[in-house]
Amino acid sequence: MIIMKRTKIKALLSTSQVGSEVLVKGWVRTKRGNKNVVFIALNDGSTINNIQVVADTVSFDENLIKDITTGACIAVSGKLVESQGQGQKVEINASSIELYGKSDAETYPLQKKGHSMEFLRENAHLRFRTNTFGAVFRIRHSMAFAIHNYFNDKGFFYLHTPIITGSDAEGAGEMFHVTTMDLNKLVHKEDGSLDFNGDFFGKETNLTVSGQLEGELGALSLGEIYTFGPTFRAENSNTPRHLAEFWMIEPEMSFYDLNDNMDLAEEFVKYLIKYALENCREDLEFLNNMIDNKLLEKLNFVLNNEFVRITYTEAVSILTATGKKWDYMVGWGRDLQAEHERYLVEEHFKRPVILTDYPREIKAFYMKQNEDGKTVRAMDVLFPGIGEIIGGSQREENYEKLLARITEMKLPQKDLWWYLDTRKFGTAPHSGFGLGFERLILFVTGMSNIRDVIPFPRTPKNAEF
RNA sequence: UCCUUAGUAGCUCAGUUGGUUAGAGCGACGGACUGUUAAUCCGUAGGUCGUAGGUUCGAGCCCUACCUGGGGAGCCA
Repeated sequence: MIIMKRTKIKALLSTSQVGSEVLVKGWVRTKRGNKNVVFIALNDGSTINNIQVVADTVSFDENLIKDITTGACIAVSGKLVESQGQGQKVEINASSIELYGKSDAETYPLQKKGHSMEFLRENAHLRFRTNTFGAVFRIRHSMAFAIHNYFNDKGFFYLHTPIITGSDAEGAGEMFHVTTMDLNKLVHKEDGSLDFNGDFFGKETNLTVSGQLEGELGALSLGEIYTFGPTFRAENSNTPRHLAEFWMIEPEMSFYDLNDNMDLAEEFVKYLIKYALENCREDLEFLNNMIDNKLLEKLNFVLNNEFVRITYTEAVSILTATGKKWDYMVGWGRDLQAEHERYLVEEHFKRPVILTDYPREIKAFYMKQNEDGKTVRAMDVLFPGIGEIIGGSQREENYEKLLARITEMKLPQKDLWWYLDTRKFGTAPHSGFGLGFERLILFVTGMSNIRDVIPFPRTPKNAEF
């Protein structure tokens, strides 16, 4: 047997090696043919495209051919030749086929024809083998890579903030407890509350809902940092835009004001979209054909148009002026609802919108207070179809103002001593934002349910796999 | 968590005002076909109708509760 090096299908299809002997390995997508010749569509995950393997039945054992079913894994060596048929330029004339793993056709869940997203979600361990999910997860990888590239090129440092946190002050949502205590033998204090003294950390701990506060600590000495890691929210949210475990990117920058922050957010998102268009072309074209035929148009549109920037107050005026009847009232001081945001983005401006300067009452304690005493320097980036993709703000750098806000909102000041210290010792104006990674992937892939852009989604009542 | 909608073959669905033995397409399996492209053609097998109760002479269909999925809302990224 000839020892040959394996070639990935992506490389095989993109370079002209016609006439040479090659070895490919992959999983069978389809097999068809007659008693003289069989055609095998083989995919190895390196690209959305398959290589066609042609095998003369006389040259191969009948049982081997029989075992080459959808889902089976094989290694094929043979000559790469120009295809005699339509549909592909090149194909492999197989000289030998080794069967690595059979795939019983009667019990293998995936078939050649299309499946519903719901069915594939229940088979998340196998859905990578479909064209759609192969494309989605290759793009997801490319976006993660591009994020590191972007920040690295700009001199930002990748900061690893803790996943287990002893702070629950951020208030971004319900948290998952982390404990090693025996849940059947919990110890209570005299006042009835749980006694964490015997727990692993000797105090109550949770999974993080955001790395922002720790990120600020890094920014206020390293200058510009970003986090990129998993975050957890124990909210009972059942929507196509929420996960209990999701990935978030949170840049935090010293000496950035809100405008710098908006500039960065816009440039960042556009960089990622451009990267996808330039590096994931075939996968995007597939998704454009099969999932959302406006996808490429949408991506190019966002890339080539400036985001609209208006204040919350201006947005309320626009919404009021429409005279429309809303399910939820519009009024200064009320938070904007999905229907309002959607109207602004999808009907009024027809492009991404950045809303700024929200009323302080509806925003977090750490946002910088404006001189009007009513608003804070917050920004939300709203995208068509998915709503809020980025939320950020200039942070309050003034110790007294920050402390006053913490007291006012009845937050546990003693748990935030380390955060407050940064405002006591060499405080600096700074800003940052959070980008939901899966929401970005939703937009870039055109997929409609967030459970289909993360390999193993965690949602209420679902932690399979 | 609320509203809404659905759960019938491996998959996607049909199933009439409650009435004999629950159907189709695809897939699988068997066969035919000298180059296919989600191949085509002929044939075969495959179902405790989401779960538990109830109404009825009789329930896939009506009632109650629960479970699970989809869509919308809230919370947010």
